[in-house]
Amino acid sequence: MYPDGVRHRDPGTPPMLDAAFVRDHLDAVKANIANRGVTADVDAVLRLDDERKRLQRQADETKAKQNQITDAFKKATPEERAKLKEESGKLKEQVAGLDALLKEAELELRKALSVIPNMTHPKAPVGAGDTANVTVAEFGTKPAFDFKPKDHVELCQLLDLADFEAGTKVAGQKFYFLKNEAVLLELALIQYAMTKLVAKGFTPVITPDLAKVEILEGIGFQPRDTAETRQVYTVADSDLCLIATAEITLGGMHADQVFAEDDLPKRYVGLSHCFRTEAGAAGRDTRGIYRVHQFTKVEMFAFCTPEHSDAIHEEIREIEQDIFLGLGIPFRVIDTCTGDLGGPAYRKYDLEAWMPGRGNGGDWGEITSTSNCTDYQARRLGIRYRPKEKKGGGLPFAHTLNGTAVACTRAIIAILENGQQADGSVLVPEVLRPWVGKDRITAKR
RNA sequence: GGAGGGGUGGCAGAGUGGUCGAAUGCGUCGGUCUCGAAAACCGAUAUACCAGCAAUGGUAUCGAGGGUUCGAAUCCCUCCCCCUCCGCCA
Repeated sequence: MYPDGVRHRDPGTPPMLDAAFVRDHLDAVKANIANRGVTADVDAVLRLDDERKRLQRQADETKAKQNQITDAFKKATPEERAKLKEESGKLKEQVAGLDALLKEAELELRKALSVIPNMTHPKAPVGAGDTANVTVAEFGTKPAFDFKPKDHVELCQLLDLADFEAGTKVAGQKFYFLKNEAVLLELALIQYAMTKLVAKGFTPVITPDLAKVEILEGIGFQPRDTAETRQVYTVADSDLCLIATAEITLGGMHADQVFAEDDLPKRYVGLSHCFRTEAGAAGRDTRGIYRVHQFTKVEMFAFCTPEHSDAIHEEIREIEQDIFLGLGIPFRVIDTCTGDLGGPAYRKYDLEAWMPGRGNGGDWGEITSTSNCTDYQARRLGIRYRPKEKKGGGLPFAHTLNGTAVACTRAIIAILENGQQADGSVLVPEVLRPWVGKDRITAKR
């Protein structure tokens, strides 16, 4: 327990190194913070780190004295022993005081460090907000309709694919029941993605849908934010949260572990439900299943050595492209700019599908996202590896990457809106037909 | 949920108050031997933080936290986790 009454991960380990990095790259860290448009007090980090070191030195020296007394005790005469006991008692009090101060200093430092974002890939576009995002590629052709395309909400109603009213009745706004072919589509998408990824050597897992606060924090979420800004649901009377993505559980899976270098890279594909409060998104995308509190997602995650993370990031992006090319959905690839990167991400690509029913006459909508988080998450979760060739002290941190294989709701929107026909039916993507069991979704009578 | 057993280094496993950061075995790395390999033999092999250019030194860690003690892997308390058996259950 810490002075704030909250349990944190072992303070003796990982994030402390961050301070050394900040110290050594002061200008770069400050520039990065500016590029990302966040506020973080770098100087406070240095100040708190100095304070922590000072206290640690003091505490260590006092403990060393105590140990000397213990050593002297054996050969001491009874009179000397009485004296040593007294002296040790005094030192004990000092140590207790210093340790308390040290813990507090570590906590303060941790807080200051926690708001410093990851460094940024040199090729990531620089810009505020999402204004400087760069479209790096576009795939497929937008469908040319000779009729006015419907949006997915209308299609769901006409084809009886979802029940939003029942969702609201049972669980509230932004919950939904999938029905009929939408259910089969979701299951088919899972199968399709899983099959593809297993073939590529990813280890399939089904993860818990809940995770501990400390794991969320390690991944870079802020479950302790106020209810107004918190992105995840917390479970009352517990230290658990509903996960917002399997990235959380997949990353946490190897927390506090040391990989052998030969075991890396490790690639996982995880299936989970995802729960999001959508705090701060009030009023946006209120229709249909675009922005909902619960959805199903197949997520990729990789642990690797630092020299491989750039390549694996590209690999994951290509898999995402491959998945949506296979579904026949037109999409574009965005290289996310500094102002739009999350704290943990070093670089991030988003895939945006063309959604003919979105906005006025169609618009792009995010369907996947892949981030290279370098060692940001690994530091917080204590994920290291043992290098084949020992080079000096310390075990290096692994790099972590994540990427959406399929977020079912968004994929379903893209499938329905792009596959719709003049007669109101929807063509099922060929790759999904074996699981859906039909070529076309038509209205029920 | 009930009863019992247990959590020690990469793994296995000893250790019940100081001589223990910790025997031994396996694994790994280096060496000897060999044309090469295996075997055998010799040696090395936890992590983090602090000080130092470094050599090195200091501190902490035997599931977590607290306590007793000059001194705790070892004794006491609380919590967590794992295993076995029983009960319950999709």
